[in-house]
Amino acid sequence: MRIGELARRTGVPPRLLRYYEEQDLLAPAREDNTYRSYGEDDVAQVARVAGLVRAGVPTRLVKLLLDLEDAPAQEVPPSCPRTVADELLAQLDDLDARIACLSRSRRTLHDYLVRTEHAALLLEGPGDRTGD
DNA sequence: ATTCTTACA
DNA sequence: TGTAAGCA
Repeated sequence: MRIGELARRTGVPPRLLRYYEEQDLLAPAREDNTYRSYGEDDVAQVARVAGLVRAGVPTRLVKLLLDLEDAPAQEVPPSCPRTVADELLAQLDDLDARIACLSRSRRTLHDYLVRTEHAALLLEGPGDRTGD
């Protein structure tokens, strides 16, 4: 599919889709006419990227995350410079802080809803399961 | 009509 | 990110 269809199916505008590509978050093939050609896999890929970005994860980290997840067969040499490790450690702490903050908010809302007459709604699946 | 690249705000 | 120009 071309960029227009992917944009329609993911809700991510073409402009941003090209930006993701620029950040090496996407690597669509090209048609003879130079138009970008995306595969079905990219729909999920974009959903993941958009989900992470929406969650406030820096695109820099998003790329690392995607690389790691897309290459599980890399059980060879997990190695990196100390400086990189330090930065990753900082990002780990940052994620923990976000999770704690979001978890608290999630629980507040959840507990509130349970007390209302709409508690039954919580038993059903929450809205969109697009990927995040 | 759609997409592409480059570039400015 | 949005928008615009000039192509294919």
